[in-house]
Amino acid sequence: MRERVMPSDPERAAALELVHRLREIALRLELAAGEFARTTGLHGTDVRALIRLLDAERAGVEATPGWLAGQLGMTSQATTAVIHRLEAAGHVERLRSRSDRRSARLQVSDSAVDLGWQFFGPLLERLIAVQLEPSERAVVGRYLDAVNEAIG
Amino acid sequence: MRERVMPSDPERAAALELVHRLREIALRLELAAGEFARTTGLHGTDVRALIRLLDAERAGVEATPGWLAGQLGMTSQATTAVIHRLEAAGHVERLRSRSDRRSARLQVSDSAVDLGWQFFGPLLERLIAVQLEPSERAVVGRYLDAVNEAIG
DNA sequence: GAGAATAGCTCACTCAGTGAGATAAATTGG
DNA sequence: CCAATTTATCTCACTGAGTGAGCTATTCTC
Repeated sequence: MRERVMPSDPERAAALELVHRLREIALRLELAAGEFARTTGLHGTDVRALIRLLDAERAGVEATPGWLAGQLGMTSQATTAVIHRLEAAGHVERLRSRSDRRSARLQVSDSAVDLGWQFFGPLLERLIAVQLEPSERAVVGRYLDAVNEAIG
Repeated sequence: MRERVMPSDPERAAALELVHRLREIALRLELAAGEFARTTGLHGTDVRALIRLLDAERAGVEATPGWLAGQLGMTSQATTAVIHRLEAAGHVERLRSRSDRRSARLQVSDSAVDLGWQFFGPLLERLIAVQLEPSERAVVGRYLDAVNEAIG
C-alpha cells in the first residue's frame, strides 16, 4: 500500500456524507418524538413504546409486554411501568392473550392513534410529499435496505 | 372527490414505505448507541452528548455546556451533570472559552474518540461499504436532503 | 405429573433529570 | 462609566424512571 487509500478516497468521503445525513435524520426524528412527549405530557420512553406498538399493529405482530421490553431495550419491570403509565393515560389497553394466559396483548387505543396523527401527521405528510421518479425511488429504497441490513 | 385518493394512491404508499425504512434506520442507530452505552458503562444520554460533541468538532462549532443542553433537549443542570460524568470518565475536557469567561469550551479527549471508533468503526465501515454509482448517490443525497429539510 | 423454563409482576433502591435559586461575567441604558 | 439587566453555568434538594432481587402463575419437557 503506497498511500492511505481510505480516508482520501473521494468515493469513501461521499459515502460517509450520506451516512452523516442519515444520522442527522435519525437525530431529528428523535427530537421530534421528544417534543411530542413534552407537549402531551408523556415521557420519552412512553412515546417510543407507543410508536413501537403502532408499528407492531401495522405489521400484524402480537405485542406483549415482553416483546415491548425487547423493542425498548429495557427490563421487563421498567416496561411494566411504561404500560401502567400508558394504561392510566388511556392510550393502551391490556387484553388477555388467547395463546398464553401468562401473557397480555397490548392494544393501542383510538385516542392514542388520533393524538399521534395530530402531531406526526403534518410531518409525515411533508415527508411523503418528497417527490421522486419511480426509478429514483427504487434506488433510494435499495440504499435504505442495504443500510438497514448493514446496521442489523 | 369520488374516492379516498390518498391512502389508495400507490405513489403515496411507496413514499410511505421509504419513510418507514428511514424510521427503522433511526431506531437501529438508537439501539446501537444504547448498546455502546451498556458496553462502556456510560449512560445513553452521555453517549448522545459525546456524539454531538464530536459532530461539533467536525463542523468546527465551539461546543459549550449551553449549546450541548440545546442539542440534547435537556436543562442546563442535567447537562452540567452529563459533563461532570464525561469529565470524570476522562472523555471530555472543560477548557476556558476565550471569548466569554462565563462559558466553557468542551473538548472530546482522544481516548473517547478511540473508544467510539472501536465500537462504531466496524458499523461505519459496513455503512460506507454500501456501493452506489455516483449518479445513484446523487439521487439518494437529494432525497436525504429533502427529508432533512422536511423534518427541520 | 414433576421439574425446569418462561411471562409478568411487586418491592426497595439508585441515580438521572428538574425546579429553585446562587454566582459571576457580559451587555445595555442613562 | 457605573447600575441594572441579561446571560452562562453551577449547586442543592427533590422526584420519579429504571434496575436487581425475588415472587406467582402458566407453559413446556421428559
